[in-house]
Amino acid sequence: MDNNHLFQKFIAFTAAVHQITNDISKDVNSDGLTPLQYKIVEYIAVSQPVTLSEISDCMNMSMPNTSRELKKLSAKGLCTRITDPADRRKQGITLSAAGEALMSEAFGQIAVRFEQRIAALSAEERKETERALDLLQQKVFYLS
Amino acid sequence: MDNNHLFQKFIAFTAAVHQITNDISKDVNSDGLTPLQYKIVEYIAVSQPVTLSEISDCMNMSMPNTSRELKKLSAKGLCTRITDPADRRKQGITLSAAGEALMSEAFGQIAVRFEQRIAALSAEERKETERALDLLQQKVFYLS
DNA sequence: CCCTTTAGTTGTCATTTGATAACAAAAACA
DNA sequence: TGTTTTTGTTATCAAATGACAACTAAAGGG
Repeated sequence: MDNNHLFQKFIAFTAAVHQITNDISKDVNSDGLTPLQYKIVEYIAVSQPVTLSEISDCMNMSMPNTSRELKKLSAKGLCTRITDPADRRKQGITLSAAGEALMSEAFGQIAVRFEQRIAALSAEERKETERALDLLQQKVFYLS
Repeated sequence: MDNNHLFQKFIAFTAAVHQITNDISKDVNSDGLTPLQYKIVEYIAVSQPVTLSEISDCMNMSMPNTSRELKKLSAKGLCTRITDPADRRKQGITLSAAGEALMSEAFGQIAVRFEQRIAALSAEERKETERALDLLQQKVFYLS
């Protein structure tokens, strides 16, 4: 019972996560990437290799628009497309060296702010935090 | 040591949260609200009453643009502005009855999908989940 | 009282993003 | 083989969003 209670917490929690991550990754994208383009690069970084359709699905954008944005990212030299030899309609998209460099630069900045945020936590608290992250990712925020 | 390990988990976790919440609240906004407008209404719902400056800060948008969007929301009858008698430059912004109705409709839909997602969890697991949400919100995703 | 700061408004323009139609090529299938 | 489905592309138009300048009004501070 009282699932509603849990739901309230879920809402408050996700709102907080969005707010904090927005704040923490604000201004990280110094380069000439639009917000959408940055999100795509981030997605590729985490899930590579991906296909255009996967990006389209996961990011909720139409194939034409996905294709357009990816073309721009390729033009900027941030990602590489390799035609799948098994199915030549598909392209495996990965980050190029420049793309990886960009993301590790970005992650570096984010890491610093993350460290500041958890600076006060004891070793024990960090372990608890890690367990909590694992648990939630497994039970609630699993990718279906 | 191994804070880097924790950071990796943080990145993976926030990516998952974004993906899942995007997915779960996709198509929820049936009305004539743009994505940005929906986010603003959601923010007001959670934090009301708020001022224009607060929205501007938290959502990372300029005052002129915030003002413009809020004017549209007011025109749609979704929110109310009350001039603060103590400082007549400020406005306390809250949701109108229509705004509340819209949000509770939206939250209702989200709740259904959330329930589906956690349907398999036992009572014990739900308690653990709740504790994990509390812990993370307190230690990591606190609003500074 | 003047000066500065804070809070918000209005208008305008450029860029980004979303939506749709029409297309091509490879694969799957009957 | 011919047809359909999947995967992606190109082009075009409309709408949403971002950026900036110029402005008003209230508050605060000397």
